[in-house]
Amino acid sequence: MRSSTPECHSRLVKTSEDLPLHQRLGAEFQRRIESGEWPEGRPVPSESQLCAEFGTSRGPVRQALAMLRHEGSLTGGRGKPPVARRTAPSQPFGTFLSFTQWARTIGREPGQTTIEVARRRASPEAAARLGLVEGAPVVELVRLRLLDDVPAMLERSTFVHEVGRVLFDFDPDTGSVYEELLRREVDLHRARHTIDAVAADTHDAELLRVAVGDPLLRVRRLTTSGRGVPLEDADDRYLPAMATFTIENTIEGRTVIGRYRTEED
Amino acid sequence: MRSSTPECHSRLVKTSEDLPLHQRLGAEFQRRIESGEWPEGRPVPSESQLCAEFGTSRGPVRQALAMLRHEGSLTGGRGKPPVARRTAPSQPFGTFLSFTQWARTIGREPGQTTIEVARRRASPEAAARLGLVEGAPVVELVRLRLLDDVPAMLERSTFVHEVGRVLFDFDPDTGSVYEELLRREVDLHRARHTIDAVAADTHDAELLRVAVGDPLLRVRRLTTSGRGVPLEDADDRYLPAMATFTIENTIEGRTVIGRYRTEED
DNA sequence: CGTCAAGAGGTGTCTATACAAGTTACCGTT
DNA sequence: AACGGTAACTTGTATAGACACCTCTTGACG
Repeated sequence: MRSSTPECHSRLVKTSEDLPLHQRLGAEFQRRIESGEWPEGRPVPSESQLCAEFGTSRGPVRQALAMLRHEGSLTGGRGKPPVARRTAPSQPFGTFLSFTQWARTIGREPGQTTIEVARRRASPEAAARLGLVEGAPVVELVRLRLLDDVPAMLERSTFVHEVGRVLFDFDPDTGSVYEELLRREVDLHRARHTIDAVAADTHDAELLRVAVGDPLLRVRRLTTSGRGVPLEDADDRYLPAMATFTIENTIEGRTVIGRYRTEED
Repeated sequence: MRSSTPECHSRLVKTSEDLPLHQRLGAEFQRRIESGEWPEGRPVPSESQLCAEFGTSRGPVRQALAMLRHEGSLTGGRGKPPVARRTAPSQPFGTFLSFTQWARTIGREPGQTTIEVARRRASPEAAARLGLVEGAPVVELVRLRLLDDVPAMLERSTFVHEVGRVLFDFDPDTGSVYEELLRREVDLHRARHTIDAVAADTHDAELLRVAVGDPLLRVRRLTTSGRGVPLEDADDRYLPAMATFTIENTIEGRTVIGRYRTEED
């Protein structure tokens, strides 16, 4: 037992009480912006006023403001007081990785029809991308993904065997493979999405109900663990009429990404 | 002239003129990581060592390290010294906006053939996106963009008149419109890229030398000023064999975007 | 009435110090 | 030899003060 920290973090209430000061300040400032207490487009209180209000020095206040500025919620500076700006948040990792979570965030009902789930030997291409020797066992999953019962995307995933084997205890028709993997504490940590366009082959065309040769938006995804070990290699083919990807970019370097339902315009 | 800091950082360190100290430090640290002077995976010098080396206090050093940490080039903390990690840098705003700059960063020679540059009245769609009244004057620019003299992308840009008029003093065959606009101090500040796939129409097919109906990777771009005023609405159609977009995403929220030459694999 | 200058107040930057909390290495004990 | 505790070092956090530079307002002057 330590002698110097007898009861500091022994209470139940350490939910937010125990966080560092600048984090508490940052959360409070963010709340004020989102709640409209600090109206959008209007200057927020000056640093010295905030210091006085919370009884701290400038350091934590500036650190909290810097965090919000980096997220794009605050602009301005150098003489003029910072200005609040409510922004479209970048879609979080889960929303971007999971078709199911994505569909729900845009207010659609996700669905899926499993075409195939099989344990087989890695093809040379998949083996190369997953960092396996050719012929190593992998699990392949092919599903047709639906938005409000309409075909939207054809998903071909190849999992390394250690990850994919949990799919045999799981019915991929019932929900999100991604959420199931997280429940099993699979360390999905980073994903690299490569976007291009391909023509539908006969298989794509039949399942997505388009003509052979029609353009599809393809997203190839390599998902890796925290230590960089590849876990999944996927090839998702979207109907362009159903989904688009957006990248928003400013000269200051802030980047916001999103996947959206295609708008009819 | 300061009396307390006579020659501490007057020597070689001020490589880039008059920037604030923490920015110079950050640039120097980044250089050391990229050059391998601080090997990947190995702990970097401690804060106190860096303070001693550059003759500064901990503040600027910590600010510089925080910047690199936010970009993902450094990990670690609290007790254990930070560790360098070489990462694919997020492509800066200019590289992402300018075909010319992008081509150079991937080591290709950019080229262009101007198909049309014309002042005309805004179509209803373009007017809506640019926030203009229908029929307002705009400048349309259509160019075929080349990589190493091979057609790669067909670019259709619509500029608001105030921005587009400078194009009449400028030969769009000679170089980057984007750089020219920056020279004229046009406030290009934010860009929103929407990515999908389309089939080549007869015009696309002829210029890009593909068959009608072949899949193209389309990027629609709305570029706005710092105050949110739309300046340019563009429709770029890439040959999928020539360019792809990537989005890299981690559970911690770090996002890296890039545009790359399609690899043959 | 317009214009320019001074001043007040704001943020950006830097220094110096102090303590808390985590990590590592070493050394003595068992 | 294995174990455990301590000491040294590291980063995280917070305070206080100082000055530079920018912005906006105000007021004096032409």
